[in-house]
Amino acid sequence: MENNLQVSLYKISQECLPGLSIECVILGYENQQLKTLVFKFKGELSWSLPGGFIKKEEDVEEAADRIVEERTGLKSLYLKQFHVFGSKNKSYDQMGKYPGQLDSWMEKFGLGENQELKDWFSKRLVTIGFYALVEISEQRPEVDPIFESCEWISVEELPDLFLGQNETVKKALEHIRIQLHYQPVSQALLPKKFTMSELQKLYEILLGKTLVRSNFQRKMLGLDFFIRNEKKKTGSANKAPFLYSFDQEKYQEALQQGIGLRL
Amino acid sequence: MENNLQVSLYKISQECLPGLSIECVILGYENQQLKTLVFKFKGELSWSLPGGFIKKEEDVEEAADRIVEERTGLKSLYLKQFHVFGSKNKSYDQMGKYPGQLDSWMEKFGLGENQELKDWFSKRLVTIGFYALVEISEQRPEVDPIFESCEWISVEELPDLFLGQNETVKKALEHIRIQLHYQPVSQALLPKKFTMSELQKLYEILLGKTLVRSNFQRKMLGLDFFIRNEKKKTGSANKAPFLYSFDQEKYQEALQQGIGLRL
DNA sequence: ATTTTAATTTATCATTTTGATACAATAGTA
DNA sequence: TACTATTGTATCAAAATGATAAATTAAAAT
Repeated sequence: MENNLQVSLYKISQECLPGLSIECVILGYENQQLKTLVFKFKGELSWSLPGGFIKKEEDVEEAADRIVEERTGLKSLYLKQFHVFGSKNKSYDQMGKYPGQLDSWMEKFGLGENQELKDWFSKRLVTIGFYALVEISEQRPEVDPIFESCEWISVEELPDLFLGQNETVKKALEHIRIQLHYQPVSQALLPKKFTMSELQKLYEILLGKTLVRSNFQRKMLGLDFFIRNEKKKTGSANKAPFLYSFDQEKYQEALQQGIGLRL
Repeated sequence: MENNLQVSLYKISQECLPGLSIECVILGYENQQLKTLVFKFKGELSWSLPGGFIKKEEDVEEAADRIVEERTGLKSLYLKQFHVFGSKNKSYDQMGKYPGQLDSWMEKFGLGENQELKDWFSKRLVTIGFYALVEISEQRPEVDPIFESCEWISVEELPDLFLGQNETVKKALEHIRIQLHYQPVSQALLPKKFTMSELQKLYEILLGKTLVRSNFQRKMLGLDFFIRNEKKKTGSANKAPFLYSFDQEKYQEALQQGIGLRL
């Protein structure tokens, strides 16, 4: 295993651009909570966002797609770059809860003497942040061999992440909240069919405030890109809500125009 | 001169992160046109945005400030990063109108044999784009020694820029137009005191559409962060308009909240 | 079968905002 | 003193919004 790791790290150091990394905040919505996908390092207590390096002959956007797929098995996410984290202090060695982490890792995995590898991975990191919104129940993340496990954790309850990635998550959320007012990206977070209540709850969580139900519904349906489907019989003692889906054509058209939502 | 250039390029290759560059779109507003500051290379026909590299021990944001100051003499601009350009094809050698440009340059400046330099500068470039908004009349750009001259050119009439930077400008404008709806950044582009007509004209140019005068004025003044100053006597045969300025305190407060402008 | 419950959908209405237009004010000119 | 061009303000119908109430209806309880 250590040997595999060594090979894989060596390959990265040969094939990828040094000092420039990608971190992905994959957000999902479940049990009325906004969650992000984080990974636990083998034999460590610390958690990390899925991330990686850009190959020398690969567009940055391609790299983000590949990295997410390698780490999580998730394909065709709509990844959007949102910020460059360029602090001079960011590196595997200096940041996070465990300074000097790199050394102990290298030793642990029997890479202690490989100075070339160590040099490559101890460089200062400039990081490009991407985010994606996914519907959790539809996604079955697979765990990359370098990690032990992965978990969807509520953004409110994230532990301290590797490399100061809590800031990455925070910044991604800021971006999404602003974005929401002129490009309602909600489609990505919801199942294909959903009720207005579910949509409203999502907005409330993203915006961090409660909305009046009847007015929310009026505004949303007024946007005129929802299709009303059959009712959803929930099994509870109340009127069954309609299921809605996005009218792709109208939705895309509206996005082009820009949607001025006042919520 | 060639020697100076060689020293300066050598210094860059020693001190800076390889393969990661910054480009700055400095926008100003003059004669009812949105203009951007571009530079002409010594002895070349081609134009370039001010740009440069990030020092190994410098935050990316610091680097942007420094680069703008070195190239233009302009200080304390509010530079905002807006996009990473990560095409695998971007490099001094491969992009733009003049492929193979690097070789001819190196030779021209007597750097032909310096393989180390050549290697450094022929790397693939990932570029972080920044923009700033300035009031042209208040700014006196100075020209960096590596350039021959600089000029404010209307974004509508830009020539082909170095390294495909026309895309950089285009993307910056897209960002600003969206930004304008929730963060009226207009302050930066206008003189301290301005008339409502001037403000309106600026909005019309940024948004690319005409607006109804009376309604525009009503909305703007309704935002409640303008101070009405003395009148501006223009010398023309008509009612003299009031001059307005930003109430800094209220303006900043409003920016924090986020401004939902429907125009 | 009928009533009750709880959530959804639709309706109502006063208030605010918007778009379009008209009108009034005024610095300079003729 | 009247005229011109532009600015500042007012007006008003239409649309959007916020707050609340009423009607609807699956499922459960009686």
